[in-house]
Amino acid sequence: MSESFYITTPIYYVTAAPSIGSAYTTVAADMLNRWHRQRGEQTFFLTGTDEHGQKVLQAAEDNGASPQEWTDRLVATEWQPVLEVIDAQPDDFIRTTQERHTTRVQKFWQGLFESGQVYEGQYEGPYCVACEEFKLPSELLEGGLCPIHERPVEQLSETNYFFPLSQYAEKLLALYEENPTFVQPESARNEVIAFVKQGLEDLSISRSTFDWGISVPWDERHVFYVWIDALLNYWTAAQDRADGRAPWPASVHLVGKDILRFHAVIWPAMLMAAGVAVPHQVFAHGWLLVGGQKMSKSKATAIRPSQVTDHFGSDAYRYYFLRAINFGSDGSFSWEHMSAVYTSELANGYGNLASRVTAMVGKYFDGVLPADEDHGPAEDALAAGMATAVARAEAAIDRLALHEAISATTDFVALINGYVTEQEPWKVAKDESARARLASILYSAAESLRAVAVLYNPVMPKTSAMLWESLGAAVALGELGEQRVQDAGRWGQLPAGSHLVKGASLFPRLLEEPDPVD
RNA sequence: GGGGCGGUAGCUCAGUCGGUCAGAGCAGAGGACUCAUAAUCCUUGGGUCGUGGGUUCGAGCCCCACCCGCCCUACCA
Repeated sequence: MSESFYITTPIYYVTAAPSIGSAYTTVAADMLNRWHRQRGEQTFFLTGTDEHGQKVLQAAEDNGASPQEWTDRLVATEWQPVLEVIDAQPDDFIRTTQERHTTRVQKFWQGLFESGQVYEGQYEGPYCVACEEFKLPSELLEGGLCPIHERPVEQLSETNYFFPLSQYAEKLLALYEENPTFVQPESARNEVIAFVKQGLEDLSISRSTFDWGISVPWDERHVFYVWIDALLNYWTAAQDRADGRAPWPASVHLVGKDILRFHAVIWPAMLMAAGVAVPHQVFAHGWLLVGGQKMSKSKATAIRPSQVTDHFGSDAYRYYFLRAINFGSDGSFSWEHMSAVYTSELANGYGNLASRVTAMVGKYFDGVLPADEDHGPAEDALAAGMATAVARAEAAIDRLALHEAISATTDFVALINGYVTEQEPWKVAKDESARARLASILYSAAESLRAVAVLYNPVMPKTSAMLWESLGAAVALGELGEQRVQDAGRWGQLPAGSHLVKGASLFPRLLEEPDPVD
């Protein structure tokens, strides 16, 4: 039986180019997806762009383009290319302007409309005549002035269609109660529960003051409110599987904590209304802080992923963000910290270990991996460490503790380095009578690296492939991607006789470079 | 105002059920070694665990108040 795993990122709002903040979510989803895939599960990883709504319309106008031209351009030149920059491989990329989406959104809501779960009502809110748009109560200046024109706003109402969200409070609370991991981490769950307990208001799902959106099928004067359209992407894309087996419900929706409420409250309520299964989990990760400030697309603090990958490479990029930051909490990014982690853990720790082991197999055994002829207590300890690393990582992945899953392997790398240093193979090599001992030491180090390559593959696919190649592992074991991660801790898989080659450095030491981010 | 989450060594952070919990990594200092990317390994950590009270035989860990930071407070995404 093959488990199935369906993971999503939010669909990104295309008002600007991607920053390391949005790429953070994508990289996390990609790692999880690769991990589950390497467990042999049937996986589906979806990302995409959210292209409707007033802000996009505004951004397009500001840039002298039609909204469709604007989103086409931004998606083609920024949002899709960034996937390659960070080495993410989604199975599908949905755009909310695609017909496959718009028609399904219409169908979904038409169904709710016909079953009496949409009603016509009055939306009332502060409206600025000069702006010709409704304002958010929270954005008004003191005294109820429009923040742009600094003049009083009017209370205006328009006829909209509503979704009776207020009727779902009890059902949602029951959902959170029965399924404690529906919203994670705990802090996010607490916040959502507290919010819903206050009671919910019905949700206006249509707009008639602008037309950049999906038209409401039973009343063409309206377009759907952008969230109502956007959330459905997870469901509409799932209907597209070629084999006709929709991967539903989603296993995990990864979201930033700012959009938690939409995913943990409105989204499941919509699905309940339609009689569609709700997702298994909504997981809210934290912010990337730069200089103690939340990074924002619109501010100068926005760092583009390519600025980082140009220097460190995509593997180090993925490693840094997923290992150095506790997934679920806010985390600080700084160029200095990233440099420190790169040098210490990747270049000096991992990369150097691969170099010294493959170099010694080359030097003492002409590159042919010897057999584990004299296996002793030190090797038993190493093998135990390997099994522990796998068990720790597997357990961490199930809790979405990505940082911990990676740390398990990083700790194992340190253990291997310690093993090699303590066994002193370079000294053992000088004693012709200790040949069997030397063989076991180098075999054990190489075999350990085999597991490291497998465990790091979901995080750092490029260098893991380099290591796999360097270990000559493909000949006997097959492709790296086919190695089952849950089986990686079984000792003795890399066969004696494998041809090891000391390849290029996995993580070359980098020259000091001024911080381009300043 | 209401709600959520944080405030632990120079830096980034762990601390599950209250009792070796005062920790890890990095940085710094000393030493060992030379296979390796001047890498590795070992040794080295007196910081009022935001402040003030309280509960307890005993509290970063529970309770109260206060200070500081971030987020949410609904139709921006």
